[in-house]
Amino acid sequence: MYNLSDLIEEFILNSLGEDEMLNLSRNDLAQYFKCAPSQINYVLSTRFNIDRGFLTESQRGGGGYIRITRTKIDDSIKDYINNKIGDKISYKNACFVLEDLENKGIINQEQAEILSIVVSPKALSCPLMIEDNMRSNILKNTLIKIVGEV
Amino acid sequence: MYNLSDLIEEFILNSLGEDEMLNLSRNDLAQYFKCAPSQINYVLSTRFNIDRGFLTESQRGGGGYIRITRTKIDDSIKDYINNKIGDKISYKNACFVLEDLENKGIINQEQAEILSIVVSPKALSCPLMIEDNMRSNILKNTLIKIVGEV
DNA sequence: TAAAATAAAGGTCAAAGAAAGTCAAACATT
DNA sequence: AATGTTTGACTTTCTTTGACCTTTATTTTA
Repeated sequence: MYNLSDLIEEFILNSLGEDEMLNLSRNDLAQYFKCAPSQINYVLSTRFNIDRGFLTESQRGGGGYIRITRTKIDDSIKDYINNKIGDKISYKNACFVLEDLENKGIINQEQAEILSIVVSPKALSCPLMIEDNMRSNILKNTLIKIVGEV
Repeated sequence: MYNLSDLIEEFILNSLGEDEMLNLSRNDLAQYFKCAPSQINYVLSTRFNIDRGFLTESQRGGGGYIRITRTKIDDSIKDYINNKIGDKISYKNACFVLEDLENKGIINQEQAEILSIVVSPKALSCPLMIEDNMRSNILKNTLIKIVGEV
């Protein structure tokens, strides 16, 4: 007993095959499955999200599309990153984390370097109240994305 | 899954090649692509604008033309960056600026890629009110540090 | 030959069209 | 009851088209 979302998921996975990337039209797909276009968005957000190792981009207007890309996200690394960086993190600790990830070969030297500049108080230049929080968000999101890009 | 504007953009980029400058006729181009002449203006303003590192000039009347020129960095890189990124910048324009800087060899591909992730709405995840402002600060500060000019 | 008319560009702007996104309510399953 | 799915009305973004405008060059005319 499959529901529609599962069927659509399967269809997309099949279309993707072994490929890295797939372009599709939301309207066409919705028409094919005789469902509301927004159902496609539901499938994308529940099945093709970053947690499941996918990335989606899109373009509106004439010639619009939805693009699904596979990312290679290793759960253990992701957990590691999330655990090391809490909801807030100081500049110093951020640098330690970056150094650690570099030593472990998870990111390269250049990546560590740029990110340490990005999360410096000077670059962030935001109210102290939210600085550690901003830093954490930027670092986590960026790291997870660049680690997943193979 | 095509869009005319992208095709025209590609055609122009091809015609430009590695050159600094290209002259073309709006009417001829429109005829070639079987579209309204104003479509060419649309392509120019969305794809060959300052953010993307181009300048367009034109002349009306008999023998009129449209001239597309790659912008050059005449003063300092720092000024160039500061001028291109105002107090606020949208994610899209930020990506264009990064692409331009990469094309001009000021930053490398990896730097462009990481920074485009850093300034994405997801990574910044801050109130919409201040998002464009945050983005501008982070981008300018980081870029200026990276290019290392005094 | 200078002014006037005409032709040959390119510019502007707004409306129509073509996607995709959002969000909440209704419905279904567990 | 809580969670997951489906639907549809409304929104936003991007592209395409066309009618009308302005500028410049060339030709014609007084």
